[in-house]
Amino acid sequence: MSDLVEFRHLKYIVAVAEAATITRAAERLFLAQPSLSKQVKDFEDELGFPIFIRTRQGVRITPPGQMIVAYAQEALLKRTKIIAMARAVHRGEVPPFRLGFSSFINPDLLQLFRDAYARLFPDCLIHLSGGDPLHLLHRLEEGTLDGALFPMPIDGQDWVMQQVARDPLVVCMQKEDPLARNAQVSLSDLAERLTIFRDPAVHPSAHNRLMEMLSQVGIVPEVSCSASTPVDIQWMVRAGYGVALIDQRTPIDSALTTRPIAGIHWTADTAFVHHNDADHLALPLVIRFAQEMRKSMSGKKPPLKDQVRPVQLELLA
Amino acid sequence: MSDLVEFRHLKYIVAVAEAATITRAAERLFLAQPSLSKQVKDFEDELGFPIFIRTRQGVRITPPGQMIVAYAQEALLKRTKIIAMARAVHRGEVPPFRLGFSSFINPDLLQLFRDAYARLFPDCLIHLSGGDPLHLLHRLEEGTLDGALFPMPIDGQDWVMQQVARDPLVVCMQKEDPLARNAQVSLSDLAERLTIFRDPAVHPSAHNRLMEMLSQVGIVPEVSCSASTPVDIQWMVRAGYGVALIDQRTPIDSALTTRPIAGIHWTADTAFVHHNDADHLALPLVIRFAQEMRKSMSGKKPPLKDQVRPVQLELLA
DNA sequence: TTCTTCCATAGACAAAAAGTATGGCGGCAT
DNA sequence: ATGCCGCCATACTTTTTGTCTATGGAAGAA
Repeated sequence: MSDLVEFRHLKYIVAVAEAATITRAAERLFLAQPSLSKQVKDFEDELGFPIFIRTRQGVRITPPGQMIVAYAQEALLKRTKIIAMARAVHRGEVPPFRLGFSSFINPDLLQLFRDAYARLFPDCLIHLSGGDPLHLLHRLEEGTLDGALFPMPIDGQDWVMQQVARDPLVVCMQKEDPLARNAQVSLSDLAERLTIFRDPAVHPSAHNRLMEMLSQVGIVPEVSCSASTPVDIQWMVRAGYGVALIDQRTPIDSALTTRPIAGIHWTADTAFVHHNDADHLALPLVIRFAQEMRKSMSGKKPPLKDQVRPVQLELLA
Repeated sequence: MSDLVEFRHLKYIVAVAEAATITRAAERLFLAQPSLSKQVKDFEDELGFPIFIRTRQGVRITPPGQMIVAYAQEALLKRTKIIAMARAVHRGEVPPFRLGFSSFINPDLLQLFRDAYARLFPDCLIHLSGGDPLHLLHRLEEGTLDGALFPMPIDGQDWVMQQVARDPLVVCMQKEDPLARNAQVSLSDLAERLTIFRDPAVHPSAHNRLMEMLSQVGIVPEVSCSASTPVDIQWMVRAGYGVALIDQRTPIDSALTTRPIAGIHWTADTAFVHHNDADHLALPLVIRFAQEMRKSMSGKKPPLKDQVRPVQLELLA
């Protein structure tokens, strides 16, 4: 099919497209004009359509030819780039990727990220730093982190972000809680019992958004307890201070359980974020991997049923 | 540099990586084993590092080799894909791209999109449909649109979206308005005069978001006038009904002017959206183009860098 | 040991890329 | 006009290189 198309051909047509005549392109490539003519012609024969229209003054590009030339430019750049990166990996010149993460993100996600990184950059290290989003953003800004995973939304214009996960937001309660008898929690029950929150100072924009969502369904909760990690939140739930909203895929304490909210489909969204000016060698591939994560995530929508998954993640290997 | 690396090499190393022995890979490729051995070796010499470690049982891949193999697989797929697309363009088999857009998006953006499409798919048509986001989303869902441009945030889980623009939100007023005498509008002045809004029914999530941002700075506006297009909004401003918030890059009536809000950096964000299941031939390239748009946008960001953090319209509601 | 299964090397051959020579065709200046 | 120049195509030769066959070595299995 297209097995006769080689990088050589791509290089040639890019040169021809730039030089606008085959003769001049041949000079630029240190090639005899008939050699180049033939290569271009062979390429066109293989494709099944002309890339260039020959005129007396030189060549003019055809519409599908334009697509091919654009592709060729990109493919050539990418080839040299990947090879340079692989050489750097071989020489052990890839600095550790410094990844920040909020303790509120799903640990599976962090694991997924690490696995993918190990696959893309074998034998290259990841340095993990936990922390609250405001602090992590600051570190991204000052360049002491290369990227971070944390809950959306994220304020600011200097960030490039890529959503990588979306999980239902569910109510976390004691297993013996009367609410746990039903498959779902009603809004009115939630309104009455919801008292435990993530510390607003830890991630103000996410807190505000949650408050907004609650107020839209007529709940103006009393924020009587706030915690800076999911573990602390669960401790408070266990200690009987009330119920809390958590990401469905948070690993939870064995004495606790979760229930969805009736008629509501709120979600906890996670993004991979890096600074506009960040330039870690691995970043381009990491970003593309984050896009894959988003795609695979949107493919399999989580079924809205609660499950207890007491998984403990080993943070540093 | 890497000019000796050809698609042939990529194909070979992918086969070797899959077969785990050079001998079996050679069979699969209908090639003699020494031929394949030599090609792999030549490739490795060119790269400067081994892709495979030879053992008696076959070959094992090296860390940088893994990167190269992963790249090779992708590059080979992409080559055939692009060629197939270009052939389709040549045969005139590309159906028109049905693009929806909200009248509230910046017209430059639509033009940019159309220009890019014309560049990527020369001689291929775009069918444009204006409308309100709820209606456009419905059409995306039923498959009568291939993609759409409209203001964020966007509700729902079935969408793939890509932010493509971010512009400051400014106050639109008559040129003779007393507020126009100052370079900026104070929040208290805004609170008093802001009465004209986009019709909430046109894009409820965006309206709610705006209301939330306003309430965060202590403004609970009276929505006395609503309009379904920027033109109608400007007509109301001109007719003296009050002031309105608009995208800074909206083309405005000659009798009107705009002013930023003091200490506030709200933005109007635009996204390119398509359905999870959409599969227009051009979509992959269009999506990549949308990513470019985002990058170029974040490159020339407005030079605002003071104490008040700009509020981002969240990526996903 | 002996057989098998890998991979590497060497030399012959064939395919294909690059080079040289030449011709046609249409502008352009004389 | 007419002759010159620039551009591309074709025909044929040379050089490069990809592929083949034959063969050897090394390590695990019988």
